[in-house]
Amino acid sequence: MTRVLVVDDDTALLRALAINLRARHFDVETAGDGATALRKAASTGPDLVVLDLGLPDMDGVEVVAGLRGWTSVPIIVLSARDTQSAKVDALDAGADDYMTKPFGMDELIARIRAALRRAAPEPTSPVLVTPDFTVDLSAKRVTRDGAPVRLTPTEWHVLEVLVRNLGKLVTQQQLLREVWGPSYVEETHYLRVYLAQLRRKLEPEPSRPRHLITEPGIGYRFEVERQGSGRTGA
Amino acid sequence: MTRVLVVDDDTALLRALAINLRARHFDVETAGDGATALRKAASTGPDLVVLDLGLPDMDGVEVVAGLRGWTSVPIIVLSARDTQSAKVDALDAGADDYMTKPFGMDELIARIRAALRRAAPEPTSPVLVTPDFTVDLSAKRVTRDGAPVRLTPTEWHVLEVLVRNLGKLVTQQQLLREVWGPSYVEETHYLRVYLAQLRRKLEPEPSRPRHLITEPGIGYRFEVERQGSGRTGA
DNA sequence: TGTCGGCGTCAAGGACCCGTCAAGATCCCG
DNA sequence: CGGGATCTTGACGGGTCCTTGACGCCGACA
Repeated sequence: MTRVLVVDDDTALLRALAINLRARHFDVETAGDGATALRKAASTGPDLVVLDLGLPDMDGVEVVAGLRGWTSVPIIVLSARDTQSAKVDALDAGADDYMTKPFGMDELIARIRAALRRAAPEPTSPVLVTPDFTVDLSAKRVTRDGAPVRLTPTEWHVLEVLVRNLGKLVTQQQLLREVWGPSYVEETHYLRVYLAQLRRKLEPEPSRPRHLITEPGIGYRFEVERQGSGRTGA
Repeated sequence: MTRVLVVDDDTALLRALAINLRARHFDVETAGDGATALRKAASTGPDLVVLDLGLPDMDGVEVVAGLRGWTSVPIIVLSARDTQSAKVDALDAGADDYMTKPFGMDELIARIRAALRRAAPEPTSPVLVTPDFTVDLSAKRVTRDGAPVRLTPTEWHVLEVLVRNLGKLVTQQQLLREVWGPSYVEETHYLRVYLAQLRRKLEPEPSRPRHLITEPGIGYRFEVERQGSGRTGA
């Protein structure tokens, strides 16, 4: 489910936005000030941010800059200010869109759809190949030594999330929320069980995993062989 | 040079747009109707399209659909119509942005910049590079000499806060509140321990740190060398 | 020059987390 | 209604990480 972080100090508007977005089947997180917004964005990794510029603790443009320092998540800015310079500042800081309050809900939803559509194109090929096994995301198939590997639905779901975030660390909360739902973010035991099962089915040495890597206390990471120069080219 | 195709049946506005865009060093093509727009888009392959919806020969939304049939070039729509449904229709047809006439030239330019920025292929995540190690905030990964560095959750959190405030002084209270919570702002000893651990893992000479700098009595600062290093932002 | 506070370093204990196995509980399909 | 696969839950050993204390160094200051 698409995760949207909504940032606004107006609790009434915040609630209205959350209700409308949830009715459209978005997974909504909220924040009432800039510091909370930056913290929640870092911890939950949303797919899109709706950001009101008028925050109590810091300038909205600073929040945009703070996000842009580490993520390219789409940002749609809301503001009561209708001047050109305000819009130019926000957009040049890294915002993707700027809407002036009051705004129409349908238009906001449409702009959210447009922003997500732009961000959507996954350049990664649907099939991932490692020396030990291959994962075909579109066909939902895993092959090892040419033979298909039998995965349970939950096992596949966990693997899928990790592969979609290839090389990136996925926090335990992210995984649990994505696979089991928001109310299961505490059940870290599930992860241990299922990661162990996946490793037993996929890793050549399950006790010394090469791809399904644990980052103790944080989460898991799907590691791809990075042979040759570890160039992190721009 | 960035090529922009401007489509409008109002020749005066068309000329004004062309002049302004050329002054900003864009390479401008123009079209006065939908058929010409589609033909020119196909032949010249612009990097961005500015499209007035009010065209003499066909509906602007059809032009959007016609372009989206074969290209994902960013499209910024101009229109005199200010209704929500008009905006929703255009955006859902595949437009990237919608501006209501009359509009400010500076805002249009800013939205063009934003659209081009998004379209710019930047598959790699923003990374902080120093001569000694690299920090990938998005992937939560630290690399030194090409090999990943193992950080504990707390070590990573401290480093993350410092890197997010690149070059800026972070007070001890800020760090403690962010990483350990508001009730730990007195525990400055934690900082000494963890900064030492980070230096041991990251600095070439832990006793003479080049990046994790102490500001005695105040806090800490992440320092980057000016020469040859820097952020490759989004 | 002596004192004091802040900083860096090291080490140890205990809490916490991870991997593993296995036994119910539940779901799904025949 | 029955059986198998799958999911949940519990227990436990081993390892990691956080916390805490002790100590030396250095600069500020009297």
